[in-house]
Amino acid sequence: MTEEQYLAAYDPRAYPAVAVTVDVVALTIREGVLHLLLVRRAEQPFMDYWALPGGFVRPGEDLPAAAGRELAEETGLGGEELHRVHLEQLASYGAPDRDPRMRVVSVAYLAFAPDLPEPSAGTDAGDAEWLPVAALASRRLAFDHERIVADGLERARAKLEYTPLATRFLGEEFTVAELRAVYETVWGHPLHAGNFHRKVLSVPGLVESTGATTEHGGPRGGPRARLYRAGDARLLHPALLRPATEETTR
Amino acid sequence: MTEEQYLAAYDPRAYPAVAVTVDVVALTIREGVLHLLLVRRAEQPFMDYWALPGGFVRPGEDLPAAAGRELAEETGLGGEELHRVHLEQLASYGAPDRDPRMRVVSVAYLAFAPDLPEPSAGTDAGDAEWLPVAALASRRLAFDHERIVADGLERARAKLEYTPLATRFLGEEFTVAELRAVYETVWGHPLHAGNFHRKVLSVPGLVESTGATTEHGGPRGGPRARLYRAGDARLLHPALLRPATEETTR
DNA sequence: CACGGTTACTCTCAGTCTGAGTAGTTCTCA
DNA sequence: TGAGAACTACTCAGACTGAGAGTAACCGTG
Repeated sequence: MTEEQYLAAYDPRAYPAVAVTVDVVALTIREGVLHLLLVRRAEQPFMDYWALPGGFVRPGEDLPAAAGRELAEETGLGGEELHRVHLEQLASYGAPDRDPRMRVVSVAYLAFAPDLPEPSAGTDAGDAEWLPVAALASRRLAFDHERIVADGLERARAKLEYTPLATRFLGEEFTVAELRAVYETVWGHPLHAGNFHRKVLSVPGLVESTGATTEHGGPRGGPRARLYRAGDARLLHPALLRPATEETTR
Repeated sequence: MTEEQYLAAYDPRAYPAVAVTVDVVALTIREGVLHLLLVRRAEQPFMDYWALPGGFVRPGEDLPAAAGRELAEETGLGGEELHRVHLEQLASYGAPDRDPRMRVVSVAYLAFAPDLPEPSAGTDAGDAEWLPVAALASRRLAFDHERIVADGLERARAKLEYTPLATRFLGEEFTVAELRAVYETVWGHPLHAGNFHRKVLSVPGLVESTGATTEHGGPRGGPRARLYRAGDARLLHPALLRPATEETTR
């Protein structure tokens, strides 16, 4: 049998029905606080629970495209604004009982976004909101989304160490202090301003100077800060390591 | 409609047919050379091409279980031997045209194994072999498996830096020199023996002493080496960084 | 048995990186 | 105008790293 004959005779229905979805862990920083995008489910199962934005992958649609589409639907973002959003695959979740309807394998994506506007409710979501991640502890999410969020947050924290993705939470131009605020927000503890400044400028390709400064000092005083834009590095050498994760190593 | 009523009326066939498979990038070290497990396809499509061991996820089967089953089928390993194999999810691949038969989303797993016996051909594979990864360049693999292997190798190299997984390529007890050989083999270049020794013993939880030594010196002389077993650390602090990846950072 | 070659392990030293603190300067707010 | 705050630069001690050398144990050979 040639490959052509084989394909003509092939019956996809012979295999068990599995659905593939994408779910997006979208993170942004609003007013100095790390936020996660959630939608309220308007359908069974888990109706009225908060959940990650996501949905079924369409026929012929690539996985990253599906993730981008779901993100755009919930946030109301157009193609241009999506351009500055970093989207990467996180992991896949396929426990047999994770969805009571049928076997569903979900490919989760992680998104880093600059401060985005208030979300617009999408087609299959009654409501959508940016929730501070600190408020997650008191909220039960649909399906296994709590685990997906936990994995996403850990990935995000780790990625700041060895990639320049922290700049993806900021606009085109930013100050060193703004970049430091991103690290402090995501990692959850303060950093030494002087050492951070030295480190950021010494790592090749992290930032490059624009030559300009802010037009005013900070709201509580201080001189004008120099402006930088993201550099061309994709990996940071040496990395910006977060201090002492001793308990988490065992 | 209650959730129960909803589920009773739910029709899974309403959604497009997608198949979910697992593929395993299984790595081991044989005679000082990094090897990858490949199987020769006995069916269309890509008949007679070499491919990663893998196959369809069975109904009710969890994803890691499917990966372990595929690995066991190809290697002939029993449950006990599989116990020392490290298995972790790598990534998922779901481009619409990656399989000419139908839409297939594959969840790839990465396996680190101590020196395993010659593979035994599985049910749906005509042949199986351990191939030195250096020989991969001259071999075209089925589907998008070349990209999956490349991602797996890069993940493996990175994981040696900040986890104790290098010990998973060795037996229960090993010497520092054997551990160094793992790093040199996976990273592909020699390391400074003295500095490596100092580093391995100074990182908390990487190895712990057994108190014993090898019974003889090396085949070409040298004193008996002290034996160690894997420690209890899951993350290495500080990490064992590989030298100078400067070109790869841009 | 003696010897050269090889290996395991230790030590030293210089260069680099990090954390912590200090200081000068510029700016905002009261 | 003065207090407070922030940006940036500098210093210093400690830790870590790469490179090299040294000691001792062990193998094979003559």
